[in-house]
Amino acid sequence: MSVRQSLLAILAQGPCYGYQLRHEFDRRTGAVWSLNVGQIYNTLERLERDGFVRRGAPDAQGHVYWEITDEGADDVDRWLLSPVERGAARDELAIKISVAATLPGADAAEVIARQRAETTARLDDLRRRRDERGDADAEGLAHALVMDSMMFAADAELRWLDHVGERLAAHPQHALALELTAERPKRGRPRTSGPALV
Amino acid sequence: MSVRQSLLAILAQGPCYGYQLRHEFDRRTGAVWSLNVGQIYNTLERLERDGFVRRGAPDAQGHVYWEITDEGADDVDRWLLSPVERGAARDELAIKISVAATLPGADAAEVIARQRAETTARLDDLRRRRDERGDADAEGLAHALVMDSMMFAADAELRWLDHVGERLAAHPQHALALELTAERPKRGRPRTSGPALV
DNA sequence: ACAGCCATGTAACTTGTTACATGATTTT
DNA sequence: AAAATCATGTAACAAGTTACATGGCTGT
Repeated sequence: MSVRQSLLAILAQGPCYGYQLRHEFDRRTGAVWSLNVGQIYNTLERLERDGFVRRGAPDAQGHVYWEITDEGADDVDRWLLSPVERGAARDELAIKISVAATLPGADAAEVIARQRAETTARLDDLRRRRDERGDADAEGLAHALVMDSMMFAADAELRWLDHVGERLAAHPQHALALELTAERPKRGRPRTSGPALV
Repeated sequence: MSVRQSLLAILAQGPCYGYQLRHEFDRRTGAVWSLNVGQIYNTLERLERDGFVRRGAPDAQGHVYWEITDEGADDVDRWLLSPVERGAARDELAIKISVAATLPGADAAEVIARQRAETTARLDDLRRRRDERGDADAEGLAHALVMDSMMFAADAELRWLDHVGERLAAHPQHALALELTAERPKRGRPRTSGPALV
């Protein structure tokens, strides 16, 4: 929902045309995530379908301006005043490590080591990019905020990986391993007991 | 991709039927994210379409067993040995705060304060749930790992929110604010210069 | 003339998510 | 007998993502 909601929030500032929205989104998020232009137009059409925006009159250059509706403005207000629900979405890394740790056939320590190397390199890269860009103007400040966000997250990730690594190392070989058929439910539904096609 | 890849990784341990896969996924991820059963069957059909799994013979109870293909097993190996790409996906919170901070009409400090309250409460909740469940058995340990992951992330989030709050407070009123039309491209494409319908 | 950007759109696709239908078996 | 759980599926949809088509305008 972040793209959809961000575009709507920008439109709450005043009418924009599609290409301009991409520019505004980039400036405000430090141009960290490149946004395919096509997605702008898709999203605008979906917002229109939901009654949150409407097409305005084109200007002298023929730009298709979009303006927010009252319903859309209400949605922006609600968005800004309600916290983002973390933990509702699945965490790909937590799932992966957790699954790998409980899979008897997988080398969890190796998975952790590789992730750790990647994240360490990533942290350096983030720091470099933040320092390169600077934070003199508003756009640079936005970029720095996003870089910081990722650096805090990467740092936490490293500490968690170490934490997991220690816990796994502390346990006897494969104490976490979960066999597939450990406790399979006994109830079934008999349909065919013989081969499918004889 | 986390559900898809996790199910495939579980199937790499041996054939499973749909309902069983849900159980296995839950055990291995601490049952933190409830997985709608329907999604299992959808995902299996898509994995079959992609040649990563195939339907095996049903057992005496009529359970539809699924088994991994060589291609699927290769995919699991690749998944486990390649790090999760963090930062490729957009961070909803980073975007929201960054957009709110650059929107002249929004009260970024209020947005941050509300998020902070939510995350603090969430951190307490996570700690409580982790301690309640314990980590005696393998399943409990998996649960604890996931809870820890979320706690590390929530902690980092709090520190980032404070960091952003300080930066915003340090700057003069609305120094971050980005006006919509600051520098709009001059190039257009003339199509209609008059009103659309006269 | 031509490359490259500005600008709008369309079509097809991915993963994830939910609601619903159906029926068997087990528990109470 | 009723409620709960086991089990398989289907249909529809959301948000995101990409590739492509089509032009106009700008700078070299």
